[in-house]
Amino acid sequence: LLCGQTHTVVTAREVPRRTQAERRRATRQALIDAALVRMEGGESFDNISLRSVAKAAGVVPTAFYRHFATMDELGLALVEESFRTLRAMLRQAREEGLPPHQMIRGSVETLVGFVGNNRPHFMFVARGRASDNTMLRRAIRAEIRVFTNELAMDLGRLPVLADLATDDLQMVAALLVNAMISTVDAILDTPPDDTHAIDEIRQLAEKQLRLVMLGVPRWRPVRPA
Amino acid sequence: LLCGQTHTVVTAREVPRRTQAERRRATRQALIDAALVRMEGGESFDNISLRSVAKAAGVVPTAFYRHFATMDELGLALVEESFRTLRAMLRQAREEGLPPHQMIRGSVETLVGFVGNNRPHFMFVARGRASDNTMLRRAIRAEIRVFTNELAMDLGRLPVLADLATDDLQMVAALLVNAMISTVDAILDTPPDDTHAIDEIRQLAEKQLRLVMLGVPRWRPVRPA
DNA sequence: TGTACATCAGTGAACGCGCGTTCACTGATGTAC
DNA sequence: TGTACATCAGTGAACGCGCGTTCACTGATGTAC
Repeated sequence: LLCGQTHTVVTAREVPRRTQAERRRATRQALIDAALVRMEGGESFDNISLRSVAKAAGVVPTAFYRHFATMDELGLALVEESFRTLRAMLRQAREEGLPPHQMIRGSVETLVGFVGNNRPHFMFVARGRASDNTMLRRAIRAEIRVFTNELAMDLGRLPVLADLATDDLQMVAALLVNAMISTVDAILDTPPDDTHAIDEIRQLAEKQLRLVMLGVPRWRPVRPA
Repeated sequence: LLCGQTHTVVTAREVPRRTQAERRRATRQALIDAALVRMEGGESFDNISLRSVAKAAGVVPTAFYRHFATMDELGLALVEESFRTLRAMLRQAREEGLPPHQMIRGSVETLVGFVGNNRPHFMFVARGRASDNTMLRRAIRAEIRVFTNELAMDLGRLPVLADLATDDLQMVAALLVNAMISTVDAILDTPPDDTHAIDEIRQLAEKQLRLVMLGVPRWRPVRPA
């Protein structure tokens, strides 16, 4: 706060030094980001090595262990970050509050937009879903289940679905999530600039969601609650 | 055919020697089977090595090259064999020719049965679908598309779906295939002897298929043909 | 404020391992005469 | 049928490579006085 001093020490301090905690956080994030960049190219988490992640993050392989005990732990960090994005997507779709006849179009639009803007996150989840790393696969599927439950709760607020039993809501949500997942797969397999192909994927998704919703008013549970 | 001879040479011939072609075919199949066994444990094709496959097949690593130029070629052989099983499944469901109200239950039953009896094939396809080996992933997705088209043709023969346009039939088939895929994923993630869990999966699948079919009679294409 | 010590994020050399691929080979099966 | 040569499925040694993990280390940041 006392300005105008000439000590070089003070001048150096004007460019604030990073604290250890800041450096630590920055490196950790660099490792996470490095892994995500590798996802973007279409690789799966299984096939990226600790050494390659460290290299891309600009640290020596052994530095990795200061942040994660194993690659599995890094994987969990990626799961957390990716599903933060997916939850944001759900929130945006919810907050748009479109009327029913525009809701499907709007939701698909939101989905396509999020995939385009967060390719690495979606790539990680799409590939990791069928990973042969049991821990990672379980973690991702558990998060998808949570995501499906949140969607089921949102659906329950819609008039057309208001009188469905809880597990029927979950069943419908799961069906919609399946359609979304295959839509995401299709988008990720398409070059982002092929707007024509993306548009066809969008239309197919809209049709599928519409068809499912058409069945809902006629749905009667096998065992009435 | 002249029996009773004492020459050791003839005795040896009584146990018929394998021709080169027979040995060749046997080794090739041993390599394919070895890879499939590795699938059964839940590993993905990406993560099995040429050396481990050769070892499990009982040949030296270099012998592999007498049959496949790369692991990719072995992968294509697995795709072919796996989808032969899937096509057999579709054929069985078709030939059962159940009346509409039992058809869904019967199809799900057939699916669950096939997955139980052909775990390695389904494991290979389920994991390979999201493989980061582009060639393998493309091959599997192309086969799934063919499978979907076949299903669409079968659906077109059902009265309730008879007047749908071709691409609407494909859309419905894709929706059903999505539900089947997620059903297969769930089964493969469940120990085969957990009959209670399998039963819940079966029931969920039936509900989802029923809901989709409920929507069909109300379906009107956006642009009438 | 200055000094002396502690902490700890990141370094760099080294290890043993399984990998894909090469190469010259062996010996049983196949074929021409 | 018997012989002499060709074919070719499978062998075994060797290679260079990237991997995960260990270890003792360096030097900047943090802290107690």
